[in-house]
Amino acid sequence: MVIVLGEELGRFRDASKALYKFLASFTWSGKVERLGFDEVFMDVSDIVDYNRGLLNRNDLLSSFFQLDRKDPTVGFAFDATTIAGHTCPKEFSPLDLGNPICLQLILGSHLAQHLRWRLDEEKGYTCTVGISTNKLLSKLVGNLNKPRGQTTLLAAYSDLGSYHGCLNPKSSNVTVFMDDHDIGKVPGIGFKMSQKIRDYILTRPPQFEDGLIYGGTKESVSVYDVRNFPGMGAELLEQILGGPGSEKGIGGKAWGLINGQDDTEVKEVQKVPSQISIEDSYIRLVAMSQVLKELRMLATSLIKRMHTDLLENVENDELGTTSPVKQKWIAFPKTLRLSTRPRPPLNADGTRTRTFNRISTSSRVPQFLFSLKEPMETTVEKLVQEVLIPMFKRLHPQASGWDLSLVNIGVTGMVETASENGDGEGRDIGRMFKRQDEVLKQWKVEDKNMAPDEPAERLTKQIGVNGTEEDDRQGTEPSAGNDVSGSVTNGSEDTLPLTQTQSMTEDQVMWEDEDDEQEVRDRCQICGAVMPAFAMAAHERFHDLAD
DNA sequence: AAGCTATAG
DNA sequence: ATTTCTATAGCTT
Repeated sequence: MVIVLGEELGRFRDASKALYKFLASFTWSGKVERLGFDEVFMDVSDIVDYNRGLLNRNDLLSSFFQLDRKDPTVGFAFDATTIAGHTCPKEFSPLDLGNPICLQLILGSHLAQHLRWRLDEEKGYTCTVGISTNKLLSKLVGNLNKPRGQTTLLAAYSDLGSYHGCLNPKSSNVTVFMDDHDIGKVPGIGFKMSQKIRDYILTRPPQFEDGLIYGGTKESVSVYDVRNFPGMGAELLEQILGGPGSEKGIGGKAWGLINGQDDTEVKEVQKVPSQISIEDSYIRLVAMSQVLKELRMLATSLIKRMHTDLLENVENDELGTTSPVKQKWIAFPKTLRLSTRPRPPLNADGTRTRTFNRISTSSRVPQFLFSLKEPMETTVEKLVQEVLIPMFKRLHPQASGWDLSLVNIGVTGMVETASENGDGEGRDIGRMFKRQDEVLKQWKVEDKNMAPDEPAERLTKQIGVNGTEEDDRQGTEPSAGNDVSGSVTNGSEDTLPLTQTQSMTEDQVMWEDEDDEQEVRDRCQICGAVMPAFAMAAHERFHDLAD
């Protein structure tokens, strides 16, 4: 068995983006929201409603779904009297084709089927889809019929409970659907909230007469249990979940989720991420020399990621000249963040309390990070020496005494450059440009006119009232063009060496040693295999077991 | 703006 | 089943 530490997410990320773009190309509204690498929400209300208007009531069986508002020939034929794919519930009374929402769901199911087919045909990927009237329900119903299936949640509308023979809205199909789920499975109710809700429900006296038997006999709490708990509602949930630090109106929000209600919008396509961060975890990280090395690696990865995610080819084909591909930044992050997760000291009894708490500090992103002509190692070294090390010392004033289980660096506060940021109709573009001019002033220095190196400074310093710390730098460096061909590679994880598992000897735990240490390798006495020293213990256990 | 928590894949 | 590496949103200071 080959055990690989670390992973190469570059190709996964690329595939994710390609499929996302493909799906986004089908929407009219641009409302396509990515959730992680392999999920996406699509708001297709406009397409569905347009096609609902196109339906011929007298000939629903041979309907045509138009994918292009302008071109009536682009689309597919379908039967508008049936739902495509699976339904939830499986069995149901005849569909009410006179009901607008019912028709929306029918149309949505056929669009989903078409998209799945196209995705498979053109991109070679299969997927599972959930179709419903909001993000919450579509995500939950999308968990059914995996893999390669699609499920439409029927009667996902509150005022039509009677349609399915349920006069009591408290037992509409949506409620029945929600009731089955564990409280913690509801999207938006995570570990902390479900814990609080469970604690509350389970510590109350058991209600035998309602079939709610708690207090040792039952440990899982379903949506049904919560929803039917005496006095349960937005107010009680506010009491259970509210308090300092928690989201305001959390009670109402949670109550909505429990009842299958979710009015949050599907976000519009995002051209640039709001944050890029790189982190690595460590078994033992106690020496400044190691930190230096890790910061260099993380910084290298971060800059590469900034190049792949924030750089765009600019085609200068005015005269048809095939000049080398130039690149420009489509967004500038304002803030650089360094955060760590210190390993807590041992308890009195020798055990270790595990915490995942992080501490962080941030500062302004230095100009030279956007340089496209300097070799990357130069930029990395400058970043580490002039910015990250000072930040690290701020975060860990103790020269030693820390052991970090994680280090993270990232850039946030993206300011998109003008022209191409997918601005919709509803925005005041003139105002936007003015505002961007304002915000971008600090970066007006161009690459050929790069600001001299500056020491790392706290952001707060630069917004002082007296204005004396205001940046007003003059560029000094000569121009050398912006060509970076070759300097941009994709993926960031592909360069991460496996230094984190090395343990340090006493004299390695020095401060500014420039040790170019080789990985310590050992040869197995039994089979002769060569491996890093840290792997030997596990390897010996392998022989023990094999004998 | 900065630091942190919660949630998610 | 658990841990790692990202990402986003929202609160407090």
